[in-house]
Amino acid sequence: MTAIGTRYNDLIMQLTPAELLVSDVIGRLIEFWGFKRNMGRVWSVLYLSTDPLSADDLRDSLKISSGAVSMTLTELGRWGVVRKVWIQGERRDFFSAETQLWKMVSRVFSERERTEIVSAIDALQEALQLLDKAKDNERTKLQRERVRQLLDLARLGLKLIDALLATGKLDIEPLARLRLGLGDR
Amino acid sequence: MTAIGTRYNDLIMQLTPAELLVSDVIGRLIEFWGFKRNMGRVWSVLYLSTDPLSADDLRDSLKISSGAVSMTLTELGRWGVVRKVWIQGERRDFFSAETQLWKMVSRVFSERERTEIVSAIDALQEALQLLDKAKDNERTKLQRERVRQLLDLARLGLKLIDALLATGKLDIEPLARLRLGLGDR
DNA sequence: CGAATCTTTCAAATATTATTGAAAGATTCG
DNA sequence: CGAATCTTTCAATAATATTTGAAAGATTCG
Repeated sequence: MTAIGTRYNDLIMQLTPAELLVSDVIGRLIEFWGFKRNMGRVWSVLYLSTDPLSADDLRDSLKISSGAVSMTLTELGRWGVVRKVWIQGERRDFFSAETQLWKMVSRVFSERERTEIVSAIDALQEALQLLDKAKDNERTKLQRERVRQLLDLARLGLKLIDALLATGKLDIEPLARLRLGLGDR
Repeated sequence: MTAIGTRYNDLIMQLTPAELLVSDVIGRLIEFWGFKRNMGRVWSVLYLSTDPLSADDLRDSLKISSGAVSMTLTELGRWGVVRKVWIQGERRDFFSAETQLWKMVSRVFSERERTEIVSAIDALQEALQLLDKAKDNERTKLQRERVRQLLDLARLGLKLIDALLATGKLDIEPLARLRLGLGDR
């Protein structure tokens, strides 16, 4: 006999159709977002579980190797989206998912996307300096203008990210508070 | 003798340090954004060129195969960020880059990111329906709530994208008009 | 302590994605 | 038309990324 959608000792865990669907969707979305699909799938299963799960539960339910489970959990832990949970009387480790979605998303934005764009801005500024030193012909002039446009876009992206992140700095339910608008000028 | 940073007939084109730097940065950024690095590099070289360039120019300056150039240009064409240019008296095709950055970025947002999130929303709604039909125990209740949270986030993402896209619908320089704020409620 | 159980690591195997270059297909020119 | 030139396609190759599973390393229990 098998346990469907929940864990019982010594029984092989199976996912319900809903769990299967969600872990699949989130896996795909997370892959689209530049992470590994399994990260999304493992997190999803934990996120939908009433109780913390063991590495074996995850291996069985997602049908991936124990090595993959271990590596995926480590990576998820580094992003702070999965934590190890102590269960008394249990020898093995159990894991549960972070459930504050905004916390998770904003961390990626601040640690990954933001970093990426800042480094692009730096490099574009460097390029602009090269162009300032270059012979002052038509081509150089055009290139200065074009690189400036790129810089403007990159800086706008940075602003956007920072505005997004700022919404979460203060209050409890940042998702509800976000507002996007058009300036007058 | 070689032409540096510009094209002359029958001369092998070389990139200037600034061009090299920019095509590298943009290549990386575009790869981070889920496209192929060469797409970013090819577009960059065109974007910084005073005149349209031929496939050979791109092959030589970026040191990639002619096949890669052709495929990359086709793909860039599909995204509307590079266009074929007719040059009189020239037998081969020439290409130039779209320079309206917002136009390019918003197209990707509307055709790729938006689609992706809409399909995720659909699937999550489907999952919610499965859960509505499921036995009404604690686990099911928890999962309904969790999936609802995911849906809220996905819908917020969609709103954000749409707000972003709306800034560009009307006016000329959407980049300057974008404004992000916090709601009172 | 030593056996049992669990976790992590990592080299090898797979799978996926990107790139090349030559052949086939177009187009232009004389 | 037919040669010359240019472009595209695509099978083969190379480069990356992911996954496995067994061995090594920890930890817990009696």
